Amino acid sequence: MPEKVRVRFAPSPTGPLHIGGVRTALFNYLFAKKNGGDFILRIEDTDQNRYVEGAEEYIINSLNWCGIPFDEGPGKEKGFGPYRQSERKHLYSQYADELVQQGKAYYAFDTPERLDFHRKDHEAKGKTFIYNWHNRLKLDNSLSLNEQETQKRLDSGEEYVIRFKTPQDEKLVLTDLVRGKIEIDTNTLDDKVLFKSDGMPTYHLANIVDDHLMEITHVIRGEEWLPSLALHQQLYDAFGWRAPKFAHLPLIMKPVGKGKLSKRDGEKMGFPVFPLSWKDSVGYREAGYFPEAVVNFLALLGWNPGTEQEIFSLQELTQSFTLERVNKSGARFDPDKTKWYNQHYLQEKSNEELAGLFVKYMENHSVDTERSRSDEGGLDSARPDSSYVEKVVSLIKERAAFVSDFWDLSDYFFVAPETYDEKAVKKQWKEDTPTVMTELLTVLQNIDDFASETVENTVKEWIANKELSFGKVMPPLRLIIVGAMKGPHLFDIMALIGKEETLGRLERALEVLE
RNA sequence: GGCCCGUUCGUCUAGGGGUUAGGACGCCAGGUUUUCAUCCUGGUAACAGGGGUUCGAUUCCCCUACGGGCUACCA
Repeated sequence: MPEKVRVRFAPSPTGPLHIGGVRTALFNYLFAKKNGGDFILRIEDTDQNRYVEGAEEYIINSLNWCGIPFDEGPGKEKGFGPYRQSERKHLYSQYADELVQQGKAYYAFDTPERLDFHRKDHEAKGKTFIYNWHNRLKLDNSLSLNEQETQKRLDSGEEYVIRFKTPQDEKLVLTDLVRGKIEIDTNTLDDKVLFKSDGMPTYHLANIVDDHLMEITHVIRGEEWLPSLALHQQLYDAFGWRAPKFAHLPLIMKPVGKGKLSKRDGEKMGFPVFPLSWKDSVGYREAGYFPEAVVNFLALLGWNPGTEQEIFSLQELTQSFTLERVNKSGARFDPDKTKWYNQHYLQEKSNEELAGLFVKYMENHSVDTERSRSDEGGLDSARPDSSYVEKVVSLIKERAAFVSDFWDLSDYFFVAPETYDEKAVKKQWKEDTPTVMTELLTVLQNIDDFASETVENTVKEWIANKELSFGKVMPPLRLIIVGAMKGPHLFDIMALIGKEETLGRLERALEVLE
């Protein structure tokens, strides 16, 4: 029996999770579920300086909102915890020490200031400072110092880091599940710090120790980690551990311009880059996107099923997903397509659910339904009952991409128009229109059953008998009822707002428009 | 600068030694709706360039260009 697939999403709690991180989590989740494995959340908080309050909670809330919950992680202990690296602090030093004892790593005493000087100095000469085989003996470390001196410094409490002693003259052949073979000359690598002077491991050490201890089988992460693959592979080799398989995901790029997607792009172009709101940045949830839509478009960014299917539920994704079909090149983010996905998923929602969301939206935005002329026997003012809203939604939802579009598409169902679109008035309100509308008013008054079809038949009959044209009647009537030349089937609107309201709007228009 | 990864319509992408290079978003046009939107139909538009290999290359190889990432005691 093959070993159980275990993958992890390992974000740093340095701020809100951005959409690229969500996609990485999603691909991990899909891969795990496709292969009957577990999806683990590990919080990589080894850098205390960058820790941001609330970020971890944000990450968890985001994953839950997207519908991609983790099987193991903070609060879901399954024997591999703790799942925060800060709580695993005591684990790491022994591994760093082990490497030093084996001569695969060494103590380095160079101060940050000194290293910074070297870097600046090299830069000024047009060169790059790399801490590795070619200069490590000239620097301040346990390789250049003799044993007694090293021990003396250690004993005196001098600050030090532990660096990996990168093997020399080796050609590494690495395998990435999406990119294939990658060859690296170890002489171009630098001696990365594994253990910091503050007693915490660096990402590199903590990452591979934890992946090993947590029995991670596949590491699926962003392409920005590809340069670290060589180091990580060498670390596994140095410990004598079997390395997991690696897959590096293409990055998500700006919609326009150069570089990867950033928070600024969203602000500039008016689309969210975070799943949930964070401070003054609006999230996908708050912008009215459905999680299904977000998950769907994210999945198709850098992956495709090889068929022409574009609409996928999470379940369908878990069935179709394979790492082999992940793309190699970065994908530009397309806000238009995201919107299209949302429109699609909105259409699939029931009127009942949408009505509920719409009512909530109106409450939150204190939509101005007070204008309603209820005291004149019109609509029932600010709190229309839910079946009424449901009917409204059924008529207008097909032209909306977001629940937040609903109000602008349906305000005339709740309040009578106060003004009439000027251009439309000019075009549709002819000299004889008042006469025609006055007559229509009488016709409508005599209809008892104000159902859409009844009204329509009656009006049509009247038009035919009077030898009027539709063009003389319908456009001005729409203007009166709606206030503009827009909206669903007019008789549906009239039936829904009711006879009294319809007549009221006619009377008022005849006064105002004359 | 160095190292690594990449490059098919504007965007997301399918395809793959011989194809009218397919789909979706966007955009445009027509139809439906005597409104607007939806919807339907159609259209626009791509293999970065140069060398090879080959009967044949967009597909395989090399180079260049361009794009991207990394280059911290950050992840």
